[in-house]
Amino acid sequence: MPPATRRSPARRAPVVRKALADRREDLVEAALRVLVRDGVAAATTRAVVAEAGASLSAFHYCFDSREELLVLAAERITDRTLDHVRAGFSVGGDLRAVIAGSLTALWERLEADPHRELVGYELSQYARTHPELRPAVARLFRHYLDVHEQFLVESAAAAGFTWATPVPVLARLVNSTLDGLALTWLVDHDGAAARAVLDALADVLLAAARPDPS
Amino acid sequence: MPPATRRSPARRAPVVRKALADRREDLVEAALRVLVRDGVAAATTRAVVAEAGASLSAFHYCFDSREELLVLAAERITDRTLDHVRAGFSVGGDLRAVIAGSLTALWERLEADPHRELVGYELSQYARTHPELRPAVARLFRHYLDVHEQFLVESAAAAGFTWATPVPVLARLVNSTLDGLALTWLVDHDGAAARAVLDALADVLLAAARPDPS
DNA sequence: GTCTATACACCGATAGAC
DNA sequence: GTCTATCGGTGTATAGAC
Repeated sequence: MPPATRRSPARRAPVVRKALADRREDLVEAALRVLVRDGVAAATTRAVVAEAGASLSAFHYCFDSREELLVLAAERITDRTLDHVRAGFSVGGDLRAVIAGSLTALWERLEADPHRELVGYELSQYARTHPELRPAVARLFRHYLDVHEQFLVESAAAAGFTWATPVPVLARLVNSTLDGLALTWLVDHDGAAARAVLDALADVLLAAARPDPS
Repeated sequence: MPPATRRSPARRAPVVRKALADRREDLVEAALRVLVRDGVAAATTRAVVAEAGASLSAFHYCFDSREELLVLAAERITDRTLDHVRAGFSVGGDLRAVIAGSLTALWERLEADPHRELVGYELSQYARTHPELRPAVARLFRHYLDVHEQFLVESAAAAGFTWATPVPVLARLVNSTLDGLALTWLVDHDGAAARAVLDALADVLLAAARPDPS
């Protein structure tokens, strides 16, 4: 072996030193990818650091525990939900077209990437045995209801209608039906059946709308 | 130490030798209790045998793997669902009363013991990463839809009505809404909001019914 | 046929060198 | 700030005594 004038450090995988905030960001994003791809149970600290290209000790340098990371991931899902849902709002045409178009857009997003939406359900069940996650999950679910309420109010106003049934009730009906359809679709993958239900739901909503007296 | 004429066997916990079929039955029932009480992730082989008062090796003598036990548990849940749901069917009164009464009965059962129903959802998500469970979960979900279809057909016939919307669509709407409401209720425990949605759902169903021409 | 004991993998988290 | 190495615990599954 040739004598090295300077000790050869036996080059390993190039490890980048990062500021704590950057590292945290990397890990949260990696966690989201693992959560969506493999589920909550598979989102172990080891799996997340592997996804992020970091070391196990880097993880515990950034976070106190795996739960802390999951909370941050849940909050990020909440933050992004608004954009996802609002992007599906259609605005033109009559009320029936607006409602049906928005429900269809939401559903298509869900069918295209079901696991992204299902992570929320999985986290809600995980929270049953991990109370630290409950506030974050509660915010996530509340947020969905808020967004649906907002959609109902805006679409009715734009079309010159008023809701005869309380908007919170309608919002929860829409939210529940979408959740339930998604859950069942994940098992039977019967997209046609789901769309038929959504079409019926659009009729239901339309029946609850009254033209403005103006 | 007094010399024992007959070797003292140093009494341990009394261990009962059981026939294989009995042992399997014990373990399945124990698994169901653990699943409902603590969730799928907590239903480890160790937890199940502790619940059943059996040994770890007894478990692997009865079953090839934990997955095999979970499949049997899922099938037992399916078998029992029929009775649970049918017990909630109300039969007297007009169609509105029958529908609202049945939905309320289903919901009260769910609120009284939410985890029993939620195990099904948990298993469906567990099946995402454990394909062996998919057939059993598919049967479970199909069974729920069948029972709701049956309820719709029977209640309409008893009241002298016909459904203007295809029964499979209505059944999936009812099933999805109940699933979604349960999921959300588990997070926010807002029973009043859930009941308001169920009331609206009863109106929806009633609007889809037409009196028989006879 | 049922037990005790154990193998082996992976988990979250930490210690201490650099 | 990142590393290697390891701890203590728990998971599924098996080997071998009785």
